[in-house]
Amino acid sequence: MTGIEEVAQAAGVSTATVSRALRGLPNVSTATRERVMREAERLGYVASPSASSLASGRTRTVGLLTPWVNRWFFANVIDGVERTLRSLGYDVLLYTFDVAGGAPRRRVDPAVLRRRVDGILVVGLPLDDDEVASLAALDHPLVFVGSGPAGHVTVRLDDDETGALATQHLIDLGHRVVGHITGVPDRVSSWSPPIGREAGYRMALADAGLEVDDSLVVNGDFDVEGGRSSVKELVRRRPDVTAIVASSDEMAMGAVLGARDQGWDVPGDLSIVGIDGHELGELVGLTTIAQDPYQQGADASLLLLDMLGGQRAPEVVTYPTELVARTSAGPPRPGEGPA
Amino acid sequence: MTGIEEVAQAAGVSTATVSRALRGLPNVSTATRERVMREAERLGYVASPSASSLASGRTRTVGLLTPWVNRWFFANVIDGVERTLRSLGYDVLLYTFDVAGGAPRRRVDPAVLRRRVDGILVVGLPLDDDEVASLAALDHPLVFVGSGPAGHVTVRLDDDETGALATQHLIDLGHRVVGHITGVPDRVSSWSPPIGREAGYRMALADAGLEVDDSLVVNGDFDVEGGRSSVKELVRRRPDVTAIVASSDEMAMGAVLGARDQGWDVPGDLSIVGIDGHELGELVGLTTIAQDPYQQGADASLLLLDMLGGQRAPEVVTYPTELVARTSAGPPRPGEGPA
DNA sequence: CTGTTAGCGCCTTCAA
DNA sequence: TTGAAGGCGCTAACAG
Repeated sequence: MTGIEEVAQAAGVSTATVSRALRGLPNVSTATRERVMREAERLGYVASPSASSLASGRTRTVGLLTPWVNRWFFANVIDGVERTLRSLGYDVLLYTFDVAGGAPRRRVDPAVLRRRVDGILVVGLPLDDDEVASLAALDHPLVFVGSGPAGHVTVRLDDDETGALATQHLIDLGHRVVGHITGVPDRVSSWSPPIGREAGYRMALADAGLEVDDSLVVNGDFDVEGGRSSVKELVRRRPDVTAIVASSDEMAMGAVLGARDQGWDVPGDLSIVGIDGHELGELVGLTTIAQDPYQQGADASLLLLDMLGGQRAPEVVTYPTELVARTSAGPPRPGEGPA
Repeated sequence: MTGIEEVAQAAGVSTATVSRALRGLPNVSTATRERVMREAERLGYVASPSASSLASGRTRTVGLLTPWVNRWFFANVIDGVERTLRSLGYDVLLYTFDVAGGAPRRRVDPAVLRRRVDGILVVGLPLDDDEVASLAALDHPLVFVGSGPAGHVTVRLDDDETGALATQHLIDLGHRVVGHITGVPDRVSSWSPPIGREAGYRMALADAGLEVDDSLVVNGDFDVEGGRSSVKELVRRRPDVTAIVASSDEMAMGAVLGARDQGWDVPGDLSIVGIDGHELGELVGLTTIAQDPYQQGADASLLLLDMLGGQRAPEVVTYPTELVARTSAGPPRPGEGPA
C-alpha cells in the first residue's frame, strides 16, 4: 500500500512534486522527474484512482453503453474500444441494457454515470430523446457508434445506402419480390441502424418500380434464432418471395437455416443477402455488405479522447461498406414468382 | 452536482444518516430512511463512487481479465458476468491481454488493479505462476473461469473428459487416424483449456489402442482462420487422417472451410468435431460438445460476490458438457485409411 | 437511533 | 522549479 507520501520521502521532494512528475506535467526539472520515477517504480507505487479522481474530478474511465456484448458487431466494436482506450491509459466500464422484444428496457440513468466516467460511448443502443438529452446534460463528451441522434458525434455506416446496396444487388440479379428481415422493432428512437437499412431497402425497390409492402418486412430480433423463425413467417405471408435482405449477417444466417428447415434451397429457391461481414458467413457462402466494427470502435474512442482534450470532433464519421458477393444470392429460378 | 450535504439538509438529518439510510445499513428508523430516500430521489442524488471508495476502501467494481472479448466463449462469459454483477450493483472493468502467437503478451500488473477493483475474474487467460502469485497477493477475491491454477477457485469444464468425449465419438464411428487442432501453444502456463482437451484426446486414443503422435496435432490459434489453415497443414503431414477433434467450434468451423478449400467432403473425406456449442455450428451441421459459457460467467460472479461477503467458495465448480451429434462427423469411407 | 469528528490519498491553488 | 495547505465527497468510528 505504498502511497504518494512514501515516494515523496524516498525521492526527497514534496508530494506535490511527485504528483506532477509522475503525470508528466511541466515545471519539474528533468533530474527531479527521473528520481521520482525511479523511486515510484522501485516502490511499486501506483496512484489510487479513487483519490485522484476525487481530487481532480477526472476518472480516466469511459462508460460504454450497449445492448449486447456477445453479438458480432458489438463484440468487435467493444474490442476496438477497449484496446484503443487501454493503450492510452483509459479504463472501459461496460453497461449493458436489455432491448429484448417485449418488456421495455431499463432506462439509461445519467446520475449513475455522472462522476464515474469522463466520457460516454453509446454503441448501437437506440435512445429516446429524453435519454439523449439527459446524457448530453452530463456535459461529458458523448460519442455514438452504429447510429446516433442528429446533432451528436456519431461513427456509423450510411445505413440507407447499405440497405439499398444489398437490395440493388438482388434486383440486379433479377429478383422482383424481395423481402426484408429487420431488427428489433424499436419504438423509442428514430435512428437505429435497422431503420435506415429498411429505408434503403424500400427506396431501392421503389426506384426500380418494384413492390414495397409491409407484408414483405418481418422482424428477426437481430439474432440467429430470430432470423430463422422470421423467414418462415415471411414465406407464409408471401410465398412468392424469391429473395431476402437481412439487416445483419446473424439474421441472414438464421434465414439460411430457416429456409433449409422448410426444404428451400439457397439460393435456388431463395436468395439471401446480409449486412456485416461476419467471418462465419463463408460457411454458407453468405453474400453480404461488409463493414469494420473494430475500426469503428477504435476511431470512436480516439474521437472521444480528442473531445476530452477540448477539440471539436466532426459530427458524423461515415464508414465505407463493401459488397462481398458469394453464393447465397443468385438469379431467381425462371418461372418462379410473378412474371 | 448534488452532494450528500444537500440531501442531509433537505431531509433534516446529518450526512452520516443519509449515508446509512441510502446504503441500507441498520440503525436508521424507517421514517427517517424513507424521508432520506425520498429527498435523494427528488434531488437526483447518487453518491460519488470515488469519494465513497476512498472513504470505504471498497470500489464495487470487479476487474475482468481476458485475452479476447469477441470470441464466442469469451463474449458469452462476459455477458453473463456483466449482467449478473450489474444487477447486484457492481461495475465491470474490462482488461484485455493479447495472447497472439508471436510476441509475449503484456504481463498482468497487480499494482494497477490494487485499489481499483474489489475482486478479479480471470477468464480464459493462462497466467504464469508469478502472475498468479502477484494477483493472489492483492488479497482480493480471485476467481478463474475456463481454467485456473490448482489452489484457486475455478469455474470450468472437465477439459480432459470433454476432449476424450469428442475423440471417443469419432472412435465409435470407426475412425482410426484422428487428428487434433489445439489452441495457441502456450508456454507460460500449464493449465489452459486446450492443454486439458489435448490430454483427453490423447488419452482416448491410447485407451482405444490407436496411434497417438505429435504429427497428428496442429495449432489453430483458437480462431476460424487458424482452424482453416491448420487443417491443411495437418492433411499435408498426415494424408491418412480421416477425422479431427478441434478444441473450439470456431476452429472446427474453420476446419470445415479448410477441408472444402482442398476439395474434401465433410464428413465423407473428413469428420470434424468441435467443442463449444456455437449457435452457428448448425450452418455446417457441426457435431460438437456443448457448454454454457454465459452460465459459467454468471456463476463465477456469484462465487466472487460470496467471497467478497467473507464466505468460502468451493475450489472447483465443474460444468456439465453435452454431445450434440449433427452431421459433420460420420463413419470413415470404407477402404480409407490404414485397414 | 442519530450527530460529530476525522480522515481516505491525492491534486491544485498559491506562495516562495 | 518546488513546497505548504486546503480541500474533493464520503464513510466509519465514537459519542450521545
